[in-house]
Amino acid sequence: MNLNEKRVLLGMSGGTDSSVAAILLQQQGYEVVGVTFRFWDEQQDIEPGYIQEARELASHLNIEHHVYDAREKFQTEVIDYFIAEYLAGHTPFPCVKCNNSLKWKLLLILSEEYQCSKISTGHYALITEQNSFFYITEAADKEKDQTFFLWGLSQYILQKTVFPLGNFIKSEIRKIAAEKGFQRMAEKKDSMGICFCPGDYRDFLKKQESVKGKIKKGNFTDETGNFLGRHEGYFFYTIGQRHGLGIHLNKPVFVKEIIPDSNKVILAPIEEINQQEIILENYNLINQADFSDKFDIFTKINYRKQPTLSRITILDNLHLKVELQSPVMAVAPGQSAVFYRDGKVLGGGVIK
RNA sequence: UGUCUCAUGGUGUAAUGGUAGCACAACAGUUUUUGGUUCUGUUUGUCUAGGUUCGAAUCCUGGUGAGACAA
Repeated sequence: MNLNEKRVLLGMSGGTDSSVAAILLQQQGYEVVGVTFRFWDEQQDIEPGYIQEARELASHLNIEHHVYDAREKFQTEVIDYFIAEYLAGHTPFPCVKCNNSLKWKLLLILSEEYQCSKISTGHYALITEQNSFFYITEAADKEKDQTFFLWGLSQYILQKTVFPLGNFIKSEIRKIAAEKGFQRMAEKKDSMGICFCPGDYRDFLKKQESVKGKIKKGNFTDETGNFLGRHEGYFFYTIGQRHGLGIHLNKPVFVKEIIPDSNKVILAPIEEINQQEIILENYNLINQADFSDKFDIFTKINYRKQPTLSRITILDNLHLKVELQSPVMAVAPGQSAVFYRDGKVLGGGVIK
């Protein structure tokens, strides 16, 4: 295959970040090819506005632009997964699932189709190379750092990936957009929430045909099985949840465990829901030599939480054990645990 | 039936005759490319009818209700 060294395929969402990424890549001398994925639309038949915005921007910057309709793949890889996970009593992480099983795979395939040697996105992250290994590395903007979502990318992908935003902070990115004359782009609000499920995920679940027949009220109990109240259906709750239980015990209680088989949700006071050992599955480690029997790895189980010093043990091809030096709360199956050291992502996995 | 104790938001409780406060829940906002967490704010109350007092959740009387003891 003949790939052009200076051609880069950039995922363009139509938002501020990926738009400025296009500008920065051009400044770095890349020939940018833009692709906008159509993952999910509120209205099926109308071309959504973000596609038009991306197309206009590409035209302004004089770059080649493609639209890729990935709606069917997104449905099976992300939305169906999302629903199945909740029905299994887990807490899905759709953004990680999308990155791992869809977005980057498509970027890779399309990059070859368009003869691009590099892949790029508007993520706030960096890539560093060390001992011939490529590591996702924390961005300069610690507030916006998105490395937590990218732990699953393979070496083959990382070696081809460029993150032009990693050395900038958000306000600088907005400034660049404004300076280049994209005022409206500069003022766009940050995206937030799950892209296919604006608002409360519970409302989304209630609308799904595959879920409707399964909504059954059940019992809240304490850890010893004592009845505490009634709930609306186990998959409307998530580990660590405190509010919205419709139950008052004169002290705060949190969801500790969800048992789909008996439609039971177990509640406990905060000190009972902390955990110091986590089992991960479907892990991805960049270099196993990074891991020792010492507590020298920082593990994050939420992208905004402080990392916790920990020790990682490989159990088998699928499973890892994470021992934490201090307990963390709301460890929910389906969520990600990500390992860091010196700002580098050493790997991660899905909480079992 | 007799004696005693108690009655404050949705729940649990605090306030010596002087601004009815706290916790939990609920609601709203904040934060956020996941869920949850956090943070901020808001709503809601003195069982009832009288009396004493400048002033009553607080003291007095009746009623209603709950609990304990007695039988």
